[in-house]
Amino acid sequence: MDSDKTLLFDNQVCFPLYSAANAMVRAYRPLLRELDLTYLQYMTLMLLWEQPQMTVKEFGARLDLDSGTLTPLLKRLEAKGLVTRERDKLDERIRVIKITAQGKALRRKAEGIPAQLACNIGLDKKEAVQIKQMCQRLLQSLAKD
Amino acid sequence: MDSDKTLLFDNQVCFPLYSAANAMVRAYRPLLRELDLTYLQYMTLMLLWEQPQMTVKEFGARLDLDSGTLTPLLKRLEAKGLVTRERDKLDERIRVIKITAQGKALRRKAEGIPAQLACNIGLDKKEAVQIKQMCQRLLQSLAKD
DNA sequence: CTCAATAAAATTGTATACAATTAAATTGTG
DNA sequence: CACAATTTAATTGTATACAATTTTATTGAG
Repeated sequence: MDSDKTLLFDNQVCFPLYSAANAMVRAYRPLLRELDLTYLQYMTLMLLWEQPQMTVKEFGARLDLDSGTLTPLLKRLEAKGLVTRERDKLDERIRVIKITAQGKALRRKAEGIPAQLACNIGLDKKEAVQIKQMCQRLLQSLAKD
Repeated sequence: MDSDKTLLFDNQVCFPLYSAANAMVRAYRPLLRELDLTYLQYMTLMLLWEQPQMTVKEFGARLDLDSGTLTPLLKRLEAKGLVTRERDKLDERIRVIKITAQGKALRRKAEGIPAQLACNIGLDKKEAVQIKQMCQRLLQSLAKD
């Protein structure tokens, strides 16, 4: 029928999600500028701050991204001297990414970022937890396919 | 301090948002493939199905995107014959985007998409409304800056 | 009326995303 | 052991995002 409300722009559930994700990356930008990192680069380093080396496949699993995104991303981090990209000696297919001293050092400069962003984001703790859980539920549903 | 939990990957609130938005766009892709549209192109047309002409600035306000994203997007829609890009006769700075008959016709092919996606998305109506509202709240907070 | 200020798009350059394909190494099976 | 199947990354090509700059047109102050 012509009065199909499911095709009205303002009734879309997913667009606010899409738009909020863009806005969130935008909000991080000025904070990350001082570290000369993008949001994705920041998340990637965060993983390496907890676990000093990881394969491309492991990054793919944690970040939910494929090698088409990860390979150039990791090359850029390498170019900045924040990681190395070696091959696994036992299995040459595998690329092992290791954080460098410089990459580790960047963690100190990042310590203020979560608090700074929390101020901008304007959600209280309960709301933050809720939105996180909801997104994780959505991710799980979509991952089934 | 070194045990700063706010820098732990799994404690990030925003990453699930980022990842869910990517997953959502991925989920739309196979459905939109039959219309030969991307998610953003679909949203753009959805606006034009409700209001047959709009300026770049108006698109910017509704989609929260700038001309750097919109100009190439609208050129692609023009290349597909779905919109025209005229200049406003009274103010030559303004680009007026109008939907074509072909663009209008595409709406019929899109009618099944919301229902199909709702099946995949695995959230009930209440959850969908919640996540939508939460993202909108987040957007409002971030828009203040 | 005249420009400086402003406004609207377009352009430039960088960094994601991701489908599809390719390349190279390893595994598994007969 | 030979070699097809599989695994892991890299590559290719297209489409966002967006900061920064440029272009063109309009407005507005004097």
